[in-house]
Amino acid sequence: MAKLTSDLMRGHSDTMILKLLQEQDMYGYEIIKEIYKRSNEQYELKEVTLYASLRRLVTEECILAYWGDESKGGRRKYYSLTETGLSRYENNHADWIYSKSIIDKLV
Amino acid sequence: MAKLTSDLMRGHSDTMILKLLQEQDMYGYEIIKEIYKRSNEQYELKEVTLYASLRRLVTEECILAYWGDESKGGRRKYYSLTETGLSRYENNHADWIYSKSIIDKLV
DNA sequence: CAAGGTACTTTATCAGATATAGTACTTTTG
DNA sequence: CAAAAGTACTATATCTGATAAAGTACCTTG
Repeated sequence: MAKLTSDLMRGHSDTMILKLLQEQDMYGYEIIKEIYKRSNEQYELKEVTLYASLRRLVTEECILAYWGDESKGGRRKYYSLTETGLSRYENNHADWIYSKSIIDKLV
Repeated sequence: MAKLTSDLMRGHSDTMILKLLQEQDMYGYEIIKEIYKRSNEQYELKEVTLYASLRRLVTEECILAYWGDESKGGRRKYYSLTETGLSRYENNHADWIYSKSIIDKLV
């Protein structure tokens, strides 16, 4: 049974997040759920991994964080894409296409 | 310019090595050269990464190591594939195909 | 009210990678 | 012949995106 090892999935969380935020702003937990859904329930980005990635992307000004204005329920931290983030996504995506072609030659 | 980041290439060194050893026994440095060649000089597996990977594969009985019997030149450590190694390759390759399809959905 | 779910955060640890440096031998160059 | 460069392998230290475990705060359900 083939599996998604953390080594093979490593380095992709930023790109996955940036991809989703191109469509609309999302809060953290929602990002996890959407990734799980889009992978046909095959891949679950861990919460710690997600929030670490979000924190790093904020630091690098690829995304902006802001608290939702919910009056009920827990507060949700939303994230939105920046121009820097869009560029980062494009670079990361190009890197993936390129890496994939090289790996395919070698494995 | 797209590049091969270590995070994206991570987790593939074992599989690359096992692939090559299916064709014939090779010594360490030769493996590096062959990978460099087969990637059209796009990817160079670092020596420290290679030997760490080889050591790990030997420990896991995926390959066997033996010294060449050169009478001239430095001694060369050769590696040969085992049945366990062949299975490992097949599992790793299946993991790659599977991972690739999921990543393609998400990035 | 307790259990479970949602949502976010903190700390500690892991392991495949890199950086740096080393040893030993041969070949090439001046 | 010596120095430089190349080939071949090994050792130690560090990095960092990941995971494990645990935490806080609020809502919903039984």
